[in-house]
Amino acid sequence: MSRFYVTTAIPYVNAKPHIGFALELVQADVIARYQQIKLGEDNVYFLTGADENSLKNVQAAEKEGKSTSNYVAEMSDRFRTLTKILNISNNDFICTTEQRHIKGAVKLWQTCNPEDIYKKFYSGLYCVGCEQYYTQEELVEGKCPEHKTKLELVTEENYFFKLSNYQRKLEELIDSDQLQIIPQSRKNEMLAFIRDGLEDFSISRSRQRARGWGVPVPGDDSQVMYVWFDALSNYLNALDFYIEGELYKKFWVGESYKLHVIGKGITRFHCIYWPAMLLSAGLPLPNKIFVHGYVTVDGQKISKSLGNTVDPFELVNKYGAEAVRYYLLREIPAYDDGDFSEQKFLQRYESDLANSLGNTFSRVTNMIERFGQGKFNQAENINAYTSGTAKAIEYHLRNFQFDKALLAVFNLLAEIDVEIDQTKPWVMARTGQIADIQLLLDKWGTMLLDVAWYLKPFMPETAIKMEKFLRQNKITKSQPLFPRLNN
RNA sequence: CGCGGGGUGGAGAAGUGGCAUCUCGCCUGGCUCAUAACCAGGAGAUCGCGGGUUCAAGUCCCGCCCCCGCAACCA
Repeated sequence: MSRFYVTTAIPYVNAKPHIGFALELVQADVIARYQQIKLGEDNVYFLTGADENSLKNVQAAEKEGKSTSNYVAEMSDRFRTLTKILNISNNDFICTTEQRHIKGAVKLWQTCNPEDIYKKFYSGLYCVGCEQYYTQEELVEGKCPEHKTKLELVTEENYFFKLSNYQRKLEELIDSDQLQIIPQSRKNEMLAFIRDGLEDFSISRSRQRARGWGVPVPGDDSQVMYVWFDALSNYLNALDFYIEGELYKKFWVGESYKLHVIGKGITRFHCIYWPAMLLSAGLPLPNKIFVHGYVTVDGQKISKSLGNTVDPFELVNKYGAEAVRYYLLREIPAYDDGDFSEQKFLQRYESDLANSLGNTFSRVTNMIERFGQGKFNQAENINAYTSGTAKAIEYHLRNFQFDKALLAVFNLLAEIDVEIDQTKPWVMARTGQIADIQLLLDKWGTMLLDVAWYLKPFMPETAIKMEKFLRQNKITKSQPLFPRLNN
């Protein structure tokens, strides 16, 4: 593996970004930064973006009394700003109303095996209020669960994709991990879904039902693409798929490891529909799909009606990007839902960032100033004291267990604290054991440089701050890295 | 009988037959280099419930209760 392509999902922009998408950005960013260090920045491409074509966006714009195009541009910008304030290292941010995307989506449609796309009448129970079809099971007393109105039986001719052609192939790819799905529980879920029998799915809507918003089907202006068909192709389109540009050659068809980071709600689209579309078009598949859970707030699902949404902008303003990144990575488990609460956040901040990391850094730099004349000698062997940590991080990141990787780093800080307590340099100073103290300072200084190095993908600003400080000619006691919050 | 995952001190988790572990919080003591930080010790768990196998069960088997995903054209 010499090149690495990592993507987040592109959220539809019918509302402000919430803490859940911040989680996905931060997780993908750690992977991207880790690979940037390993492979070099030129060999990593990190994409995120926004889905502007969803019908939900049209409905949201209407509610706000704005034109759809103005509305989505404005909302996409907020998502773009979120990547900035969280210090996300993405190379690109794609919006699905851009020409490169539209042309790419059309090209993918045209590249699919023509036998896989066919026209068929679809009829279903349609709610005018929701502008969507419901299945019989979703109804409440035979009525729309949202509007409690009776549904109309609507029939429409759409294009369909012959997913059934790929049932066996998909099962084999997923079962054998050629298309690896992490965690295992999601993989099992997808295999069960496939084995249950795949039905063809519709990949277009009438222009009228789509309100004229979306990517027109090539050669048929009466239809626009089903939003998922065009949305998924963003992963190709950002690489200039429509002209098969350099990036496309380098990061999709070339020898490149391709990873999608997604939330659990869209597993099927990424693990089944998307690979099937690529198979039909004869294009390479992604290697790996990591499915994370959702962020709950105070133990409850995020919901607008409950009013418990957490605004990542406010959080970053108040506590800084580094602390928010740390919380999301450390507190939210890799494979399940995790909880956000202000109380837990403050607790993490105090115990991990202020006490463990910040305080240990302060006490060591202070001792270097006091007992070592502001100097320490870095060990010549890389990872002289921490080789196990590097391996642990590598292992945990391969499985996206960011919490465990961080725990491995923080264990080093505990090691330093214990050794300081055992050796008591301030006592040694009284008995004039200056040379012995220096050896300890050399070790601890080296270990803190290692900690900084390991933290780079997780908390890049903090890592740089620590490094700069430790590489001064004459080290003085540092200002707190993470000051206490109250009093 | 749709498919799958889970229930372990106050919270979150680890633990595939052999002394119940880790992180946070709580209590006590110690230390004074440090951001009231740090170190040591401690309290706190009938391992969802009932039965079974075994010298030995959180772990294996059977039954029950509860929670959470998925269950196809909203994204």
